[in-house]
Amino acid sequence: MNKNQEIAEIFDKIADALEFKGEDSFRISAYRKASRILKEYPEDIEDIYKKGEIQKIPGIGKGMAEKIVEYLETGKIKKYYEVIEEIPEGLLQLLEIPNLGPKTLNLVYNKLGVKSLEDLERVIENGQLVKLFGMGEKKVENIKRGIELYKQGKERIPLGIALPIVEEIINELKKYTKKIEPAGSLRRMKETIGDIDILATGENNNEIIEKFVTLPFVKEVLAKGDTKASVIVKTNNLQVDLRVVPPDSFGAALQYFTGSKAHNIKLRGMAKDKGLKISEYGVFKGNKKIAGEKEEDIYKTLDLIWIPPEIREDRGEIEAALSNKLPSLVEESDIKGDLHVHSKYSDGVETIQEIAIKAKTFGYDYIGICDHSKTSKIAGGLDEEGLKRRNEEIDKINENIKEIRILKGMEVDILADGSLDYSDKILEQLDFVIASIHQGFKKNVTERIKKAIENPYVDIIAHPTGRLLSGREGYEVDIDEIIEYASKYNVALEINCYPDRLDLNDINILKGKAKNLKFALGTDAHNIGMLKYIKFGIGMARRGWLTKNEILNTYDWKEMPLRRKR
DNA sequence: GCCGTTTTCGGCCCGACTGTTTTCAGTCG
Repeated sequence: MNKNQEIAEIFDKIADALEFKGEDSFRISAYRKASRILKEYPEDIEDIYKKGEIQKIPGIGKGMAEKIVEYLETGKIKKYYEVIEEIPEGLLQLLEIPNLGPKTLNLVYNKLGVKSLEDLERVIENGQLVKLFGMGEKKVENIKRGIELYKQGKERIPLGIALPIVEEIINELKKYTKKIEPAGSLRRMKETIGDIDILATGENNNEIIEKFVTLPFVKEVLAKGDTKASVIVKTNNLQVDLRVVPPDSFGAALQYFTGSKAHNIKLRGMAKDKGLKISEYGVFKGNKKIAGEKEEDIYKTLDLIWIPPEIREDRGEIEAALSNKLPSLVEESDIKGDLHVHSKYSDGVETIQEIAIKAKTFGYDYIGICDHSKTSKIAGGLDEEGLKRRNEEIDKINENIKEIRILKGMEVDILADGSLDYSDKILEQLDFVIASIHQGFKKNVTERIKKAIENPYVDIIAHPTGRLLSGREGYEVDIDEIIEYASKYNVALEINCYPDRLDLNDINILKGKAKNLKFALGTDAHNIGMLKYIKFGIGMARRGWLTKNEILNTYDWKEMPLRRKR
């Protein structure tokens, strides 16, 4: 964990404590905001500190800057110890229980001495909680359900799992609605999704809501009103919220429910300065509605051009839109080929010919076949002889299929000493080379990747951090150093599109962009059904503000700015 | 706690739903 993360977590804990104490909510949100800024900040806060520019970061003022400096110099923040004094350890963790907020937690602590989850469960069982002023049967019941959800541990799920669920729901509800679209972090293509937000408009609100809460895969209905309903679906215990709005508010609602929260708060502040009010129903001047049907009109009322959902994170996009400096983000139609696909020669399912035929349906000009190299025995890695046979087959297919070019790539293992799995003589015969770590995740990874980057035949480093969203932490690697080094040697870093990887992710892409790094999109497909994962990588690239020129796959093969041309 | 040529003080996004209130507080997003 780097310093940015460490400080962010302390700020979050301070916010929890202040909330528990019932202190000024604006001060609390200042801590939350500072925490978010630090977590997402593309540079190491220590470097900013050395430049003396901490307070230049918007959202970080004098107070926060002092605390950050205090942490960097002493490893502690006094304020933190002040605010958690007298609060029993572990108590604030209970704030994660749904339906149990700071007010109620404070109440049960002060009136009933609840200090832990066990205490809380006890006062529910023995009837003490329900007797407290402001409590009641239903509130207690809700907290009880909250405890159940808390124990199940509701984790964010990968975008790749959430998207099919959303598509299924939308498909079911389509016939009852005029318009229905996903919003929230899913529309922003965030790598993981907490809740799913869906927005609809139609003739009969009640019917839409009713159909929604009675869908066969709904497990539990959490809330149901005239305009909104929340349910838990059977898959992954995911919460899905549906909002139904009038047609002339659809754009405003889409904008509002797409978020992010920080992006919206800033927009609303700007609206206020102009004497306007934004809500999910529209933009209002006094009582008069001046926008609402179309999303871009919401932005127009603030003198902004429409901002793509993927970058609505309050990371400078509003300022960029104001000065007309929004980048023209890469589009799906810019992509001319996939640069990381496995064939039957190693651990892929289909033949090269089959892959080529499928790739054509994506409108690709080329496809990069990258099988595993010999050390990856489990993955059917190819020895020199096998590689030769594969390359000969590619040559043959290229003669027969003219509409798409098959590129001879390989995903070559970086060995324990940083050398590659094939000799330079072998590497030279390939169209391009991807190098990657597949073993020794904790052994000198940074140095090994740097050595691979130094090899003149390496064009791309695959899944540079090795993290898996399903749980694996990733290699022990200094990604900042790799970005710096790759940029220096003109080696591209991969944006691996596989839903469990999405590696590099948005934050690391932003870091790379700042260093003029080049990127390569690769699905890492092991069967042709996975070629569609390219859209997740594009989502990640867009979240990282990338334009097409920064991505190898948008170039014609002959013009592709690979490290060197062969 | 942050921020600012309409403010260095006094603002700070806005609304739905729920349950407990008899006009509103708490939680959530």
